[in-house]
Amino acid sequence: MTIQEQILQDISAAFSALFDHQVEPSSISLQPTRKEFEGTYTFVMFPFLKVTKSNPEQSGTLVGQYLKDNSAAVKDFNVVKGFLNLVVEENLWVDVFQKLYSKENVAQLPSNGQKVMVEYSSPNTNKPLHLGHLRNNFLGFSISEILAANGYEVIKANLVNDRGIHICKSMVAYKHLANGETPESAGLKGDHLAGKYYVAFDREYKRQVGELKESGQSEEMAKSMAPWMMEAQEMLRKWEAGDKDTVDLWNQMNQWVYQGFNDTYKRMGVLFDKFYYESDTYLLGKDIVEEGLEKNIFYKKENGSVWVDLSEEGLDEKLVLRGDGTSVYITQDMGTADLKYKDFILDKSVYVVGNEQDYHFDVLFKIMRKLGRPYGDGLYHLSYGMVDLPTGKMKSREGTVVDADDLMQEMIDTAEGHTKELGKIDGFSEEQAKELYEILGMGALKYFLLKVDPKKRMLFNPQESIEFQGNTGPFIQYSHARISAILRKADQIGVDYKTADFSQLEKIEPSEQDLIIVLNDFEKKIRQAGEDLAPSIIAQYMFDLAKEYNRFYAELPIFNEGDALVQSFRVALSDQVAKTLKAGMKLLGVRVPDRM
RNA sequence: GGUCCCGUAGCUCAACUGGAUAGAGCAACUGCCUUCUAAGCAGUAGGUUUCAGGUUCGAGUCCUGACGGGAUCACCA
Repeated sequence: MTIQEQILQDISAAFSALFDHQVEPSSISLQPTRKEFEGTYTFVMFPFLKVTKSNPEQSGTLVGQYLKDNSAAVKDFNVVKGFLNLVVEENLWVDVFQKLYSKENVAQLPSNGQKVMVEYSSPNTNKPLHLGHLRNNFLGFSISEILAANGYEVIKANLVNDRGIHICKSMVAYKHLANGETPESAGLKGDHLAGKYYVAFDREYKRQVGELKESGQSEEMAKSMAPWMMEAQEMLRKWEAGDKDTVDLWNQMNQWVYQGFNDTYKRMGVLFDKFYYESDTYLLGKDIVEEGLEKNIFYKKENGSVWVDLSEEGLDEKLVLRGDGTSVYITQDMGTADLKYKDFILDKSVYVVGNEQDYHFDVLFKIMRKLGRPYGDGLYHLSYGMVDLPTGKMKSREGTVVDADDLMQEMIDTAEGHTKELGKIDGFSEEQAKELYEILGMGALKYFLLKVDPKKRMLFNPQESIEFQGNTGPFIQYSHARISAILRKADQIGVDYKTADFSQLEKIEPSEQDLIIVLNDFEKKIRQAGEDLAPSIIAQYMFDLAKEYNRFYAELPIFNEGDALVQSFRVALSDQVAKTLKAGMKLLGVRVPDRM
């Protein structure tokens, strides 16, 4: 039982003893006491004034006195207005610490026997990844780690959009302009090569549309009869018909793109357990349309198109199959949902997709529930906000995108610059130094993108956004490196901290107690991050912990401390903070260095 | 136009899901390296939480309306 649970139980007992009133311990809660008041936990009396039949101060005093007399956890109390502040017995914090410190793995909750799929990344294969994809990938990877820490078995999936008109556009431009260019001959990553031709297509297409409009065509006509657009449409038809030349070129270009993506994913540090390809799944879902018709959940219009009426659920009517019998986006999404379930028998399924598709997923999930899918209630859309630039929204065609590869390299270069400026690479080999820059640069970038509530849109200012001081990845990494230095020294001079018994400690300092309280919150934060699908909760916690540790570090001596038990306690406390920082940052996909 | 998100210090973000005098970082200013890493610590300054009502012991948080920003509403993906 935790201290909080203990106190809640005692409060419940207080209510029955003092007021003859039953309060379920699980129905009440404590909140941390604000810094300006004395105490650790605060119990709010206001909701219970009807029961206590007296004013807030008197009620609080009665309950406080009862707890002081009868609760093993409560040492003292004070009442400010209706707030009952409780001071916890100091030595209990040492027990709490001992328990935490003895844990094998600080960030792993027991298995809950459930399986969850996290689908993220899901790129188009016609252009390289950009800043928006970075947020997606970091979120997807991090939430996978967090769910695994919460006891789920996690399958990380990537649904690659490898077919469709946009890929054909790159292919058309390539055919016309490339002269057999390859990534090697062009000196470009494969995904950047494909992107180059996608941009080239757009430029030529716009020129053609302009020309047609000048010759008197309407905008709409010009757009659909531009030669390259017609060619792209034709190429899509050929691809679907399995035309060999088309499929060969498609394969060739996709292979190049995948090689490029692999490099990018590697540097990002993200992984996948399962790849789905739309070229395999785009025809799925038609059987579900049939099923929906049979169950009278869908209906057919005169022209043969199939619809679902979601007006009872507060949405509109929605098309699920075209009049000519071909699929729309949601048709294959229905099919893929079934496929995922069939492949893994999932309890939950998380889709990491930007919030511009909120409506789409609302519709998809409601349909699957209407169809009575067993996994229907386990579907979640982790809907994240766009990343804006100071100039506004990123637009690939206007060249205002921040390229993922460029940005990552820039971060690493900046990390190198900072590190050298601070003269912190004495004793590092060339290899180690490079590794460090990678850890720091990527840490700064990931932390920056993950510390913000995923639901909210966020601003990225290339000039100013990525700092190395304050609430940043490197700040937390630095705290870890400092502790590592302490542990190295402790081991070297033979401080016994791993197995020492701290129950004989006379007293602990306020900053030690505060640190234990924060350490003790880790499990709660892991739970909350898992429930809310929000890595930002972990990021925020990492900052709080590092901040608290740095205060402790500045206030209290370790190796100059005369009392051997106090000294080893402080080393152990540092050790536990390091473990927690390392484990927490791992949940964000960020590595921490031992020296920096 | 309908629907859905968002609006907190100059800037970027928090606020334990309705609790006390709204907190951090950056930028500005003041201290602290002869002690374990100053990418740090301590402090000063910065707010009518867009505005107007309402609900209640209590509202940044819930409700209504206005203003401002964004997304979405294709037989596109």
